[in-house]
Amino acid sequence: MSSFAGRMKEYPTLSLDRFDRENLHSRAYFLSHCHKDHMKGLKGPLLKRKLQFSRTVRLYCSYVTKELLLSNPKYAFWEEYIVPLELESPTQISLVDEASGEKEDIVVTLLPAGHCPGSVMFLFEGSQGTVLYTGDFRLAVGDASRLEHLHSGSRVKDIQSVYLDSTFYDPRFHQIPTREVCLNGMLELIGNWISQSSYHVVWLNCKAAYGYEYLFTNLGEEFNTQIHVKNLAMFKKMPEILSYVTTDRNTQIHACRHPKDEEFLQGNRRPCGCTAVDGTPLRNQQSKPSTMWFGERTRKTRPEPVPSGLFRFHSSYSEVNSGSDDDLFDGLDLEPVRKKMKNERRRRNVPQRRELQPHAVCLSVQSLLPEHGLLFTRPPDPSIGAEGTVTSPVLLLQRKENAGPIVPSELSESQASSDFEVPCTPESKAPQPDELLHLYRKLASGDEVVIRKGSQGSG
DNA sequence: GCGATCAGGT
DNA sequence: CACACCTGATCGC
Repeated sequence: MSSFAGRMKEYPTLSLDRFDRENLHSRAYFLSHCHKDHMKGLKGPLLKRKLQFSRTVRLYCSYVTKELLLSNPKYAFWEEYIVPLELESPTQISLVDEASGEKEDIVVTLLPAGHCPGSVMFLFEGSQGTVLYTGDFRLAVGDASRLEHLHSGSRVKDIQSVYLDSTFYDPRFHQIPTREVCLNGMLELIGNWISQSSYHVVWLNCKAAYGYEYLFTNLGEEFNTQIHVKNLAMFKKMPEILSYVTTDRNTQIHACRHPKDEEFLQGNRRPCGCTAVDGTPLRNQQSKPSTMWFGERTRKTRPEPVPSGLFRFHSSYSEVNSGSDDDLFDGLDLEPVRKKMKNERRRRNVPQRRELQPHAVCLSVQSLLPEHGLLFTRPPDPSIGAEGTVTSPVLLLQRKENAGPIVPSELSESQASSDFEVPCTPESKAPQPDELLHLYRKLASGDEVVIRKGSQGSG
């Protein structure tokens, strides 16, 4: 677990996705997407005051993110300080120290991140080199190779550092079904239910504010219906989403929230509380797309105890069960496990709760070859020592099936680019730092290393 | 009274 | 375990 405090070592006068503490002094702000854990400090009175006295400090984000942000009155004061930028359109920004007048120019390019509406990655190019901040991202294999701005001619730009979303920097997440697989599973499960009668209702119990729109539009299209949501304000300028959502509660698919939603559902009512017009009890089914991009457990793939006493959740389609999930853990007493995990965390002094902040690790990159999925890193950089950072040389790579044995001393970029694929493409997310070090050591010692796609082991 | 933090929840 | 939140109690100002 690592976190990102908001600034990059190459360009410490700008802040990304963090707006508190030291970030209050920054010359420019960048918001990758509109999730609360990336907005810490964004509505702070201190920052608001600073803006009122500044003529140069601005917040840069995508047009969609601007819309979503300003749809919340708490952030309305940002209106005059936001500069929305088009995707894949390099823009020069002047970073000005308003006290001294000192100025530094930088070029920023927004790249689509595929995480939620408006989400972007930021590519910065300036005097301290080229760096990429990914924010949260969800790209399919090969997407990166199609991002023109990561390339220069036929080559990949020399990227100094990648500030990589480390949410899935954990081997537990090496199996993540594709977005398409998740969607098809949802379509099938929901279609089977709501086609039974008009009293069959599905509740999409969504947790995040944004990120499910892809699901809504596809469900709406497939079943020729609209999805009930709490309000539409944030989508008012997004007709392609707006046409698939509604505040009319008389629909079979709901993604609304209500303080008593769970209670209503038990009572055969819709999560928003309304009943069938003729009083017939509704047949409710609940789906928790906890984040549909990594799937989750179902009845069939319920958690299995593993020797460590912890649980593994197999990736799969969204959990769907009738009304309640009380029976989800049939036959398994989870309480001792929870206690054990809690004690373990306390013993190791791990916070009980994750702090509200973006997760990112800084990877120093020698060259990034997305067309082959190869990421080389630089030798250790003593200036990087924060928790969770990779402090030793690391190779993130995966051999192609027909490639010959690895001879680390002879490992050239050209050989590598033809022989390897990266195991930590965004689709499968990244392996753990420990694992990378292990892999590197094996390579450095001359051992042959074979990693199978989708696997985290080596040997 | 207000925000930040913490403890609980989904 | 995780995601991305939410509610409510408590603390500091």
